[in-house]
Amino acid sequence: MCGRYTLRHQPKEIAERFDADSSDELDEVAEARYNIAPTQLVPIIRQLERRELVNCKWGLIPFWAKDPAIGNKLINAKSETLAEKPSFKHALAKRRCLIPADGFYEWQKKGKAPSQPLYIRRQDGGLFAFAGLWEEWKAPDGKRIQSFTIITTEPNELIAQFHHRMAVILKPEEEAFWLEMKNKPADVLPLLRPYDGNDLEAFPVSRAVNSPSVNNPSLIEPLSESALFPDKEETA
DNA sequence: CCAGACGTTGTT
DNA sequence: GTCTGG
DNA sequence: CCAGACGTTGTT
DNA sequence: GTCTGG
Repeated sequence: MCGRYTLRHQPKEIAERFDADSSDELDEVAEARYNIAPTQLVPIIRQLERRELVNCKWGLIPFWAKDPAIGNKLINAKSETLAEKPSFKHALAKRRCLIPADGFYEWQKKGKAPSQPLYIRRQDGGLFAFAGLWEEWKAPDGKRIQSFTIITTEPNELIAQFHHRMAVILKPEEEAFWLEMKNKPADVLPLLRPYDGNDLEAFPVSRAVNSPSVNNPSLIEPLSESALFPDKEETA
């Protein structure tokens, strides 16, 4: 699944890549993120009148929730069932979004031993988008919280080597269709499938990433003597 | 009808 | 063991 | 996802 | 808000 990811690109680069409007406020905060964890504010792409980059809290709080803490549990939405779940149904129809990322982490269980974190990214290090849903929750005092969740599916060949779920990565040519709310849930659900591109790579990294408070470039350095997991055989 | 839940992952 | 917080 | 707390009373 | 369970 996806419980941590990275976003090293600048907001302006992200807005340009996804053809979205940004804001001065967002552009000012431009520190690279090597360890994005649930509950944190991160920029996402949504499309109302305009396509825009906005900060949003990771962990979807349904608009009807009494206690916003429910968002801590809704960091992922299972693609196979989200169309029937009360927590996601409304968002699937009205509030689909893209979550820009340039890599993510998975933890490989090793029996009793501590799990080994791995970093997965495009071989070119470029931006991509997870498929997601967002919501707006209104607190009793009127304060509004915008939050999101990342959709998961079965793993592709690469991820299956060490995990049995993965986040949905959309192909660039699918992004506009996902964001267009005129498209019905039944029409967009087929996009929620394992990533079938062959441009990802995965490798073990330091367990320093385990602690959500750590954020530095060393988190995505391959462990020395560690093996790479290419998606396909080397292409020369 | 009303009351109460509303989720995923992983592990056993 | 289970829940909350980042 | 992992890390860290998990409680009450009373006092500062 | 909407679904499930009693």
